[in-house]
Amino acid sequence: MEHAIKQFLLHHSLTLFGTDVSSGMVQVQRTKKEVSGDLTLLLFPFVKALKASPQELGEKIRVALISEFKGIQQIEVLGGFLNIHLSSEYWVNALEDIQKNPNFGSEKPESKPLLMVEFASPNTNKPLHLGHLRNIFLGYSVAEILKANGHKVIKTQIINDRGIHICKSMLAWERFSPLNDQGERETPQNTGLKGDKLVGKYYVEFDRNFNAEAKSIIGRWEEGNFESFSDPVVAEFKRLTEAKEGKDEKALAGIEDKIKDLAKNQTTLLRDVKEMLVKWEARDPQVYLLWTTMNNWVYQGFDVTYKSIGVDFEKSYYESDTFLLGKDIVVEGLQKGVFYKKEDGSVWIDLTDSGLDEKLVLRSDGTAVYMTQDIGTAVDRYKDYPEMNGIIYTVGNEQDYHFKVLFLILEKLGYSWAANCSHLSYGMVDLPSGKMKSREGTVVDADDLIAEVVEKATEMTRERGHLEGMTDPAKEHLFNTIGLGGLKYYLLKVDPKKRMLFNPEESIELNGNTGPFIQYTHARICSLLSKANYSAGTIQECPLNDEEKEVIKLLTEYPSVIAEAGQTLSPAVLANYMYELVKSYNHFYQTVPILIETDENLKRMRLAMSASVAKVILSSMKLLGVEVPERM
RNA sequence: GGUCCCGUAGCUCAGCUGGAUAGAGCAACGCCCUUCUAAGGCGAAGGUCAAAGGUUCGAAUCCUUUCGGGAUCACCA
Repeated sequence: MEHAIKQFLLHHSLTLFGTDVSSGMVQVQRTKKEVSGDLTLLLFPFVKALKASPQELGEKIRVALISEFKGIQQIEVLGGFLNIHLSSEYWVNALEDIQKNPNFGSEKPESKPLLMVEFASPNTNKPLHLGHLRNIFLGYSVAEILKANGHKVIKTQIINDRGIHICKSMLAWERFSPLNDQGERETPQNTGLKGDKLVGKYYVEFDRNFNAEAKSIIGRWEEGNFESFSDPVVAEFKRLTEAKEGKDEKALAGIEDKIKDLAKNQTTLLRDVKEMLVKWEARDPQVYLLWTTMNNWVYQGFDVTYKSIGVDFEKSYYESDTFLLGKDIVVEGLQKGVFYKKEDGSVWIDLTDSGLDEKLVLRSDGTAVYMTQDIGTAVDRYKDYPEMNGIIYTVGNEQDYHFKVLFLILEKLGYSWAANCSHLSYGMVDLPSGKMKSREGTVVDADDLIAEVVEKATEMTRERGHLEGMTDPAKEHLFNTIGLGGLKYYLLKVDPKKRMLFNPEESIELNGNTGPFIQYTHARICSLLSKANYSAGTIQECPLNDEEKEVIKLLTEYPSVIAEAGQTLSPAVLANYMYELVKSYNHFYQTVPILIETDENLKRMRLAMSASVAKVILSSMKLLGVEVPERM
């Protein structure tokens, strides 16, 4: 209707106003709640351009619209606003359309170009944590939303399975794992630990030993023992030590960090781990076997977590597969003059003409860096899916700069599709105690968190749920649905771009703007419908009260909400819409009788409305990756 | 220091392509289960939209400056 009115005014602008009006001038929006009416046309833009009074203009438009649209019941001009009242008939027809359409809100599947959505993207040296969960839920939901917008979508993850950080866990495991009776080092099998947790443990172990070694080196230096250290290092240490004289606390800390870095660079652990990386890139069989084994432990661990949260991928990319391609492209780019080589053999790109810095793309020892792999991965993906119309990278906003540079490099390399790549940048998750820091042990482990929310849901549902006659597996499933649903909704309802606070208590809350609140409304409607033996059918015209009209109005907005969520890549748009819908339905539910209504037409309409609300809840929660129970 | 993001009720967040009196939830207070699931509803309370200028008929929304918070500027990923 909004669109029709807008088109009508544009087409008849000459006869109405005596001049053409631009499409931007015709602003039709929902009427504010406090004012009576359904749609509002803003008269201000015309007043200004045509130099006529709002009353005069409003009257002209009023007459024209009323005679044109039979769905319009009444129009009043209030100040600079023209408020349009639509008839009950119009709303009842709208409801009937919604009721009849099984895919209400969504575009035709696969009617739009292929998009790739990358999310999760874990490192294989650390277990998943709360930050990953925001990433995963967000990426998954955005993929679903894009599908609902008609796109074909490939969900993918990039597995960060190479690089020096992986070698750290490997080295630490080889060196520090205790041997059992059979002379075996620790494995998931002989410890019962989840694979990702075991590998993560050795990553931490590396760091501990690494720091300890650096500390002992500094200790030796401070005692004046410089045996086996090169002259430049010793000179640098002395220079830094002297620089400490008379500095304030902050500057002092900076210098000590530099000394620490200097010492870290002299550790045998770092030397060995670098050696391991070079061996790995040279496909050394022993190193490769160790790498494959430990990575498989991690994947098995991740799979358990993914399965528990109902997330899957169509395709996974491994950096170990793409970094070589990246290196090749760098060599090519070097020949083309996109990159340049420094004296030490390292390869760089100069982005200063774009207002950025110089960026390293290949180390002096010839090994790949993060950027090298990402170049290779992007190109590899377009090789796999030449028809693809874009890649959406779901990655935290601390990497805004990285992606800016990546897309620019791809463009400079001459890939026209670089313009279609975009970074879905999301904010960090803070804890009430502050930032999550793995080094300080303040990360929230994903598996622990999931277990916790499910446990809480179990407790609450046993207390107040309607579980009579449910089988035990069905109950388990319900507890999972509620716990996970609450967690997903909690993380998704906030604008992705914004940094958010994770409050453990609020995340398992059941009242207010929460997943369970919405799930509950759905369950209640299902109960209502089954009691009424409801089945869809035609609805007779009947008068509508304010509560009913409000709910139907919101229902009609669902398709545009999906479109907006797709455009802005924001599940939060959907979540907030759904909350509004559910709130207004609950208000209706509490004020208006349904089953005991004696007027059959009214009862039918109210049931159809309830069924439509349930349908939209189910559909939009699915787009958030949240299941919705029929009873709870 | 350069670049980017953020600042709305005690707390967590909506609202931001400029439009009518800035909205929710939580917390705290008062009501409503012999009508359908009270994980619900209703009411009252809570605001210098960080501050100051500017643009406009009209600014939480756009521009500038200041203040406050954060990210980033690695031969880490």
